[in-house]
Amino acid sequence: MDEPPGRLARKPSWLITQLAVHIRRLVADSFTAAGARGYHYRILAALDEFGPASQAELGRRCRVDRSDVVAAVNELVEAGHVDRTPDPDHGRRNRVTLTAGGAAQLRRMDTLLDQVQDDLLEPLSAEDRATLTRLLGRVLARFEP
Amino acid sequence: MDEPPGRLARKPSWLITQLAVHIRRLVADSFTAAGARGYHYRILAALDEFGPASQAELGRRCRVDRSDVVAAVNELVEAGHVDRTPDPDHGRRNRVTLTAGGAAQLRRMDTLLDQVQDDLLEPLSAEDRATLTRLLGRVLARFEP
DNA sequence: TCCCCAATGTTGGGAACACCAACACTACGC
DNA sequence: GCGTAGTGTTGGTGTTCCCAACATTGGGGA
Repeated sequence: MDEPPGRLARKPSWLITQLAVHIRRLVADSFTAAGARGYHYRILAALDEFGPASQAELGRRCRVDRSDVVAAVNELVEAGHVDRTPDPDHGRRNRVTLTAGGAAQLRRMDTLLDQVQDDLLEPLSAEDRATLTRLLGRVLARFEP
Repeated sequence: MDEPPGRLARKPSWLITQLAVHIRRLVADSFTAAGARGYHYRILAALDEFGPASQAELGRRCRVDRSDVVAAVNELVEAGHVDRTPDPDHGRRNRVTLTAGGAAQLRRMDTLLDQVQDDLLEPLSAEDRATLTRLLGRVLARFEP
């Protein structure tokens, strides 16, 4: 593989965005085998952890735009992983609920995703992995007050 | 800001891809003010560091698909930052050369990008920045043998 | 020498993610 | 009661990354 320009390879922004490209490919390959994509996992995970929620809340929690939540929930309903019902206490709001099939799909995707983490961090020791995770968390926190 | 699911927030893959989103926004905001985008910087940097090159070589060095190099070089030629001439030694190949204006644009973008790095890593000490960069480099190297 | 294969530039298309504007409607606080 | 904020939805955009096909050229092996 040809080497990239040094002024690029040294910048943290390059390292992170390039790494993100490879990660997205790994994750996408795993998920498409399960007939899903990233947005689905985020939404299923939020429903599992916080219980039924409106689409707007899902969007805020998962960092997904309201309009993209619509499409993702459509697909999840289609697959039987989620139910969408009008919120009885609120005329406009929807109530999205995890189904048993959705919980099973979430477990499947979780396994796949854990394999990706191991694959990804393979060159690092357990201590270095923890350090990396901690530092990334501190940098990311700067963007989410 | 609502908190994302914990199973997500703990995964390095999530930290990196989310961080990449914020970084891309920072970089895009800086670059669009200069009338450019990411691909342009990569190509200008490669030309500055390695000298004139074919489009295929630029693509390999900058991790950009051949077909996307075509469009980016078109735009750079349009802006006067780059010259594209047929390679005299090779019928099919092109020879892309950095112009004086392109070198100036590269310096501008370098300044902007350095500001982004500082902005990005602001919460970390100099030592932590070096550690993060080193660990990221080791993980990324796994994907580029 | 001749032929096949690799490389090159180009066109055209697609997927995923992130984002924005507008609309109709509802809930809530002042 | 009324305006404002919140909600779901439609439709569209931009960036990055990736793929397939094509015509053409260069180079290497039979």
